[in-house]
Amino acid sequence: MRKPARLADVAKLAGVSSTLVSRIVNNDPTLRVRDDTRDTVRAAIAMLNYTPHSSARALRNSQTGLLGFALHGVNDPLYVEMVDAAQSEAARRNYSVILMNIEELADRRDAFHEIMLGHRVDGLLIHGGHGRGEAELQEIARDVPSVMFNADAANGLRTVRFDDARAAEMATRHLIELGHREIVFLGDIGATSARRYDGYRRALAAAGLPSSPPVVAGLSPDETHDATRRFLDSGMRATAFVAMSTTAALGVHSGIVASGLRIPDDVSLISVHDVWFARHLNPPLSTVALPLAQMGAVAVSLLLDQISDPIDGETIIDDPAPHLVVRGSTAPIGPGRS
Amino acid sequence: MRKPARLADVAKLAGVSSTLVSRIVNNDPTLRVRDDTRDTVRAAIAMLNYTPHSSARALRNSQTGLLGFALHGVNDPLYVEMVDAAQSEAARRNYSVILMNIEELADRRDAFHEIMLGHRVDGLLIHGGHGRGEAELQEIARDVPSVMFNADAANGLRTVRFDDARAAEMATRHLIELGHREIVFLGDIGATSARRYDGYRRALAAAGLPSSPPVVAGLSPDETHDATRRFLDSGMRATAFVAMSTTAALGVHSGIVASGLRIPDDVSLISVHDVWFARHLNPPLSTVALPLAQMGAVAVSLLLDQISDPIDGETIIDDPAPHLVVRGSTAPIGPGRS
DNA sequence: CTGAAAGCGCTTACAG
DNA sequence: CTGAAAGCGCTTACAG
Repeated sequence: MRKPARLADVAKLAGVSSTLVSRIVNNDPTLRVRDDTRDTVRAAIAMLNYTPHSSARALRNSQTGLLGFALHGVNDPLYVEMVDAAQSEAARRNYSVILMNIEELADRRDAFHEIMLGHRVDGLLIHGGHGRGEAELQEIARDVPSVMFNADAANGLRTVRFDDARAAEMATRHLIELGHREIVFLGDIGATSARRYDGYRRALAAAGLPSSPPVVAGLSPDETHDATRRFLDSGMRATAFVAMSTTAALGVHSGIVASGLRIPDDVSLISVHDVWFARHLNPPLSTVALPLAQMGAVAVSLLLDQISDPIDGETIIDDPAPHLVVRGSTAPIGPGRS
Repeated sequence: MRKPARLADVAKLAGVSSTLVSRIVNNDPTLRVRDDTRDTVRAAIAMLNYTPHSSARALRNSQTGLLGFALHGVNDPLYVEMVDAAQSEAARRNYSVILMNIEELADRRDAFHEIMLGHRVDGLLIHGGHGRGEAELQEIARDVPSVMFNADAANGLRTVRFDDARAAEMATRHLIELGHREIVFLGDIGATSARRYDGYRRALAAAGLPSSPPVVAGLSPDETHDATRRFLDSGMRATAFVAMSTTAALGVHSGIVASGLRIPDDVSLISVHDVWFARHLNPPLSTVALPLAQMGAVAVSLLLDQISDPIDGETIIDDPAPHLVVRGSTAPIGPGRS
């Protein structure tokens, strides 16, 4: 690859100033220029295959065109769906997304500040709501253009979340309508889980039923698998589970099976979220679908607004609205357990 | 956030030149400086919370510290595991990873060249081996520092892949040893699938068994689900399937179940790769594990070498070596089907 | 309608 | 052991 052309090369070839080329390249609306001059410049650009040097632009405009997306480990399909949508929306608006690992960053205490002070990105998408290091994250989020996922609304924070309580309430109500009375909620620590647990309680209360304390199990299938087995093996009674996420539900699913119980004959299972693998489980998983992709796209959009014009507040992603997807993992309470 | 300090601010505060500060910040090994001068500068840096402006550096050094990772849709856990590892390895070496969508880029024919000519990234990780647009990708890969996944070795290309034939051979041999004789391979188009199909054939040939043509089904669970149902409903015989990836296997799994057959009683199933969800299926999925994370990390490492010192060639990721993980989806051929 | 020139913040050959 | 100055490639206020 030979040395790429610079603005000055184009200007020289076209016989005009760099100023003019720059304004043409950037479609400066205030520019009045003769059509044939413009054509000459265009031709020179094409001939030299000119592409603006992004670092030079970034330096001059103090804008990188980069957004940082900080996650607790990328390896959850819930996140992936959001990241994917965020990347697409960003690309549409001529931004790129950099992946950052919250854990790695937390290791070096001031890595986040370095990123911002060093003008590495124009803004940050931060995945919150899962308890760990939440305070530090919020502190950072207040300092820089950012959108924070799943955090509770707070001053100086731009947040985005689902109507978590409603989603969990819908899931729980579905089980109640199937005749279940002993329903257990499985979540983790953090604000998201707390909101969903509230929805679970609300549904039970509306039906005049008692709620159990949440099983705090983490979010990974391996963790929820173990928690489910422990719960079941300890002889505690439940005819149905509400899992706080589809990934969590996967472990509950395998945990129930490993305990020798059948889904849905012995135990029903439903999760909040709906991810691509849910329909492929055996039996397929019932869910309350939440628009994860929308969340990623909206967050990018809010972040871009935020960069030009700082503003805080909470956005609830509610379009499309949560809806129940009934598959094979929920059924009327069986005669053996009623 | 107030305006961040610049190099000149530090120099002024410390009462030295920018040159000196720069060389201290960058740990210039040729620098001889009095200890107390160095301490003064260090103190000034700390006091002003100085962090180098990354765009200015990028412009000056013609290096962005950014690596592009171009994928066919990020939404496959196989990729995610690689991306995750790539991100970590890059971070360890002070690089960041930008996500790029091959499909989106292909839309604008010269988007890739724009990225490279525009110095957006220092190098490219390109996910190949799946047939579509392979020729264009290779053309690009030849032009810029890059590492290409899963492509067949070719002149001017730096490639990285698994020993695909061996992995598929191990999977197939496992089925043969269980007594299966009618074994079908499920793959997609592209070089990766072709190599795995070869391994499948090799195992069958070694046992003196005939091989069937591959079922070409795509890679997503929805696609392989449909292909499996079509295959089974058409009355074609098979007592076992080898799926080219774990994600593909998920759809085969649900397709078999949806056809009313039992795993492993009626049909055994094994996949190449081993991903986090495999152990949570019902029954759990047998696999031949391949080191996906290693692949991501090694690719980054090769790419970084590649940037300073262009070189082509093929690297086979073989550490840890592929190994059989027997779970519940494979069993000796049953009496009903023998 | 068009151009000369300053400056974004850094690094580095060169001079002392 | 330390500094003045040029230059990376761009944009934009200013002048004409």
